[in-house]
Amino acid sequence: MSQITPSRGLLIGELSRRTGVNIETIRYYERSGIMPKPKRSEGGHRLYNSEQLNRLAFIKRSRELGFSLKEVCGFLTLIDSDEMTCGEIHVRTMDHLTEVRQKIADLKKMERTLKVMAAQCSRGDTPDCPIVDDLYHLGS
Amino acid sequence: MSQITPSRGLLIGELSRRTGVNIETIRYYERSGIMPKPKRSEGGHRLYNSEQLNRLAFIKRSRELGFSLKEVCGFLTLIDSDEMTCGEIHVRTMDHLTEVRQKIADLKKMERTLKVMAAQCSRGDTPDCPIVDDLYHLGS
DNA sequence: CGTAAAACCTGTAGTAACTACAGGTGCAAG
DNA sequence: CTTGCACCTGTAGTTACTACAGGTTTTACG
Repeated sequence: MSQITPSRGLLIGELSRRTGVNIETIRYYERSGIMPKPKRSEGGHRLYNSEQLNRLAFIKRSRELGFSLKEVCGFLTLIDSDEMTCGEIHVRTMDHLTEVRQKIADLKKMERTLKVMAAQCSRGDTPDCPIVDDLYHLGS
Repeated sequence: MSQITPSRGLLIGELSRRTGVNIETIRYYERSGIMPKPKRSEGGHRLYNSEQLNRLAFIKRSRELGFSLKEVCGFLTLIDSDEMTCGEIHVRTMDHLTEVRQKIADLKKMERTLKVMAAQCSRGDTPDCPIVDDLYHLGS
């Protein structure tokens, strides 16, 4: 078994296992600046502390809720500063909720259209297909 | 006013206007192979015919319904061949419908979570925020 | 202690589906 | 004849990762 805490800190593999974030993704987050550059071991391996673990977990959860990395960055900047208020976070969350609801509405529209098209279809062996006819012409 | 049909065919700008597909996107579709290379005028301007207009309209409509370019490519290959049957098109449409429904389900789950989080929030001027607390820790 | 395997490192390129230039030509109207 | 718009090519940027290749460090085992 490999050492979980080499001298002081988690290796990237262990961080990955604990957060469920891919190793390559963690390094990408570092490159993109959303995760800080961690300390290194003698040999150059990344060593993470629990604050960084929490930060990565925050990013993961936020991404799962559909926030863009830029939005997550915005949250983190706010959190890191003294400027953060619960009200501000609430506004951003509600804005995002609106976007999510819009996406749901768009997809539902797609779903209805696809359902109608599929229902018109005879599913036969012929090369005539009302789905294709529907799609092939202009004007909605 | 510029000529709509220069000698025989639409210029890319007119094709763009009629289909609602961005000029740059049309050229990208040509590069990626999903649109054929059109004839050219003496001076090298692209000239499209009505078959190409219909093809582009098909791509547009399919993309709006959430099919990937690869899937659209699959449809077009099928349509171009003699192998196309209505049944085959139906299968692909239903597969796509399943994916769309899955996306809707995922987004609805997001929506519920965001709603619950936002509801817990006092929206106050304090730096304590239950949304942030929710997101900052591991374990669902 | 020696070595082999696992885990780590850097750097680059690929993915999807565009979009956005820069820098240059064609073409029609005044 | 020149102004200006529409067109051309080619390249680079976007989002959020993922996937190598080719090399080093660490750890485990005999």
